Amino acid sequence: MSDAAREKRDPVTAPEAVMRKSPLFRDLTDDEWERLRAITSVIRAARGETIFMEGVEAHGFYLILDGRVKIFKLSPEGKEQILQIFSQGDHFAEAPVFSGKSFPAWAAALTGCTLAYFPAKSFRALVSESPGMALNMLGALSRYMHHLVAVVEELSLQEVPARLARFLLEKAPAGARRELTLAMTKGELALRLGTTSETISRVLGRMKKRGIIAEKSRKVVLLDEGALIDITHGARL
Amino acid sequence: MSDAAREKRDPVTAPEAVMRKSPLFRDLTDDEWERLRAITSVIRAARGETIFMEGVEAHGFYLILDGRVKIFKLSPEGKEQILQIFSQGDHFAEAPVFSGKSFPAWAAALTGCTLAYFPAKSFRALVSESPGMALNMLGALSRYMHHLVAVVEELSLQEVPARLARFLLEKAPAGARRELTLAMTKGELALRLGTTSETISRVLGRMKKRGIIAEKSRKVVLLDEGALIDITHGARL
DNA sequence: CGTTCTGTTGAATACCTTCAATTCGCGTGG
DNA sequence: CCACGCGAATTGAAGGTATTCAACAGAACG
Repeated sequence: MSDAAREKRDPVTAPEAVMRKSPLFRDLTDDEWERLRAITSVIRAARGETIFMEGVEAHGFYLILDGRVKIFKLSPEGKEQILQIFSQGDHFAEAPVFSGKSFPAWAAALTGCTLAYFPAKSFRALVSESPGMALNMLGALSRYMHHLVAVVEELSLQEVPARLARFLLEKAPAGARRELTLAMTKGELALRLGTTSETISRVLGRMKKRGIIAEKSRKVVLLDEGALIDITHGARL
Repeated sequence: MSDAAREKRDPVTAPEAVMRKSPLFRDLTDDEWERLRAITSVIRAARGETIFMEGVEAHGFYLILDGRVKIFKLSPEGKEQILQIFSQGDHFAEAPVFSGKSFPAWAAALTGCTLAYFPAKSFRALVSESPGMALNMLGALSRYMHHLVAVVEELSLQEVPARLARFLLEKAPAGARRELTLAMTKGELALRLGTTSETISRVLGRMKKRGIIAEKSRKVVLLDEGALIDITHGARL
């Protein structure tokens, strides 16, 4: 879409540069690298475009060269739960490539995206002959599993204020004055945290009223980190 | 515990037999098999015993030779969310071995257990020289990720009746008369589904009243499969 | 300067949890 | 063989948290 093409018009980093930086493709021999390049294709996705649907056979996986992608589940009623939001350098949909199953969730472009695409069959062949890549891949999948375990924990064990507090603490870079800029709309944040935008509004409102945070148009300053940690641990808000 | 030792006193299948059957160790060469055996140790865990705690450094992973194990998260208030229940032939805690992180959850024995244990370092060395095992491992991790995605979906997108209906449909073997025996207490089932035993009781009660299921001491018969599927899709109960 | 998307706020409601009181099931020991 | 005791399961009542629906305010963008 032209709308997408207009996003962030800085020269897109060369595919190679982004791929080289990925933990997945670190330590490749020249030979392995050549073979990887041979099976790589670069594709574009417009803002809002569906990259793949749940349930369809997995044909390959993706690495983001530019833009942001959301992975999500849909309920029969159309409610959405975002599993994860990926950005430059991240890869997604590796799991179905190796499990042989179909995609377990949806993927859609949050912004215009440039993606490197690796066909499943060729990539499996590559990995089966490259122990280094296999280990890298195992590491990547394992880390993603940690993330999913954390999502389950949040959804089932914590209430919305605790989930939000945890999110803020995780995203705010350490430093004297901890602050962060939300890289998403509050609606998206709500979907990631398994709640609604109204509830996010209300909880943020309560936090502001208590002087725990300050917030102005997606910029959040953590004023009382201790209180946030308490909320994380289940303290009433 | 002597109590555990008394469980199921049929002669424990030889470790080798169980390990051979695992998708993880299929297609190993004789050499690979020998090296695997060399790093394997067999350990016992009593019923209720903690196998590992969340947060401690992962030293290795496990394959169940006999018994059942639960993997779970704990909230600060002590509430428990079961991520998965494993039994004979299943393996667990592979992820931290490859991510280099610590255990992201707890593991405890539901029954007396016999476990094969593989030290992380030796196992990584083995995998790095065995492309077949690397691919098997990737497949196993990928399938586990599918499971976790399903758990997230259930917790965030579905209400308790839908989760329960889905569980029943999944566990009841296909056939003319679909029925199943719960391999766990209703309390455990509740923890797996992210709810309480009281709620499970009430929902099962409503299902019985509507003639959708029959139930008697852990034995459940699915009388109206269509209705169950509807509930899965969000139909009111 | 209007349109559209995003965010805020209020009121009613639904669903689940918690607490408490029983009841049931079953193995154990008298 | 029966009674006891303990964990598991059931049921009721009260309460809390989040959702939903709806109306509106604000910001971003062309």
